[in-house]
Amino acid sequence: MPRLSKTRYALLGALSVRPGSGYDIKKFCDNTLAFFWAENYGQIYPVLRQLEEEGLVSKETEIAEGRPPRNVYHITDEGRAELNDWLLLPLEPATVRMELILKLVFAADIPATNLIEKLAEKKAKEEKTLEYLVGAEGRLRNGPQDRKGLHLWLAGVSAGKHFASATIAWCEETIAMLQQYGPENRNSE
Amino acid sequence: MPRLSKTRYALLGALSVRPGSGYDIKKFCDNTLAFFWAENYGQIYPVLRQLEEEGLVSKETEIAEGRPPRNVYHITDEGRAELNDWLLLPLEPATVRMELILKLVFAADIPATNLIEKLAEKKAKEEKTLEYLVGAEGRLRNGPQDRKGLHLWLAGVSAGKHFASATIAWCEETIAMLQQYGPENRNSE
DNA sequence: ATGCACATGTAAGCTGTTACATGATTTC
DNA sequence: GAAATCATGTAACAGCTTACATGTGCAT
Repeated sequence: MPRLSKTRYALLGALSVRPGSGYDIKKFCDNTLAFFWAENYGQIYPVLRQLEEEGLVSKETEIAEGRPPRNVYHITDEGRAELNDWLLLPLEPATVRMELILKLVFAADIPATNLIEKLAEKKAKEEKTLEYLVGAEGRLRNGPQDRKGLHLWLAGVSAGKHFASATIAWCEETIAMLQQYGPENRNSE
Repeated sequence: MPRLSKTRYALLGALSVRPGSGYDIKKFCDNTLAFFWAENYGQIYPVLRQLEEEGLVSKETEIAEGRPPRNVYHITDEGRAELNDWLLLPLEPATVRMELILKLVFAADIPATNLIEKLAEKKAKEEKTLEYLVGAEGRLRNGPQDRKGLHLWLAGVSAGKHFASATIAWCEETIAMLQQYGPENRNSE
């Protein structure tokens, strides 16, 4: 038995926040869920159709002049029920695959400078993430205080901040460690 | 163009540490790489054959009485070169999918007690991971000091410790926050 | 007797990515 | 005139997971 597709629930969740089109959902993923969830069109459109067939969402086609027709989806009561059922299900074991660490542990023959470069890049990326998260936190705190599940969104943002900070700290620590070994290729000793 | 299969490199990396069978590699993943990499037999055996066809690894079949034959693989010079090339390649953007956070942000209608339970489970799991990592660190520090890339393995373990600690801290913070809302279902306010 | 460790492998099926196809409108 | 945004979708392919198939020896 294959694992449960989580795309279904991500879409249902997005539509539970507000109705929208596949395009809207993609934007929602890229803007709001970005640091903890990703979806792409190749998954969104087929799964949306599937959800509609199952009666978990309903479709309304909006036609406006001079722009492509929009298929706006709304979550149904059955969809909400399905989403809530899933929320209570235990977390499935996720496949861990951290490419940077895998590379690092096998990198005994690689010059330290190359590794430092990779770590610095990673650090820079995480600093951008952290910046974005601080911004998101501010927007949430200054936004409408009756937003549904506001404190849960804040908790999500906080998770991101914790992870980003941990990653940054580790990158710094590891860069410092590698620099101690000197500029030569001394990883194998 | 599809993403590069990383299984190839994980196997090549494992065999660069020491030669072994598919079974050995699986154990290596489960024991040593566990917290940052996973592989399963369904990938290992076919990819191993493929690597052999490409001349990146060589196979020796060991036959011993009373036990199944073992196919022991050794990395070749070409294999090492391929591995080292990959190590220098930039990190591919990874798909982020944190199920717990996805569930959390959509959980406004779920009683806080259920969320706290999930967070407590996650925390317990991460505490086990942390314990394991501390053990692994001790074994590395007390093991042979000429082990190839020892400090890189220690850096990997350190990454795990950072992440696990960050996760534990976040779980505690979030549990406390949810408890402040009281035992009732008050997530939507 | 039961289960675990050893040991290799395949097949089905789902999941997910990329690239392609199409085309209008708005912004620079 | 070019590029970005809006908007929907498909097809091909790769990658990965699960379940299954098979069998011995050892420990409890």
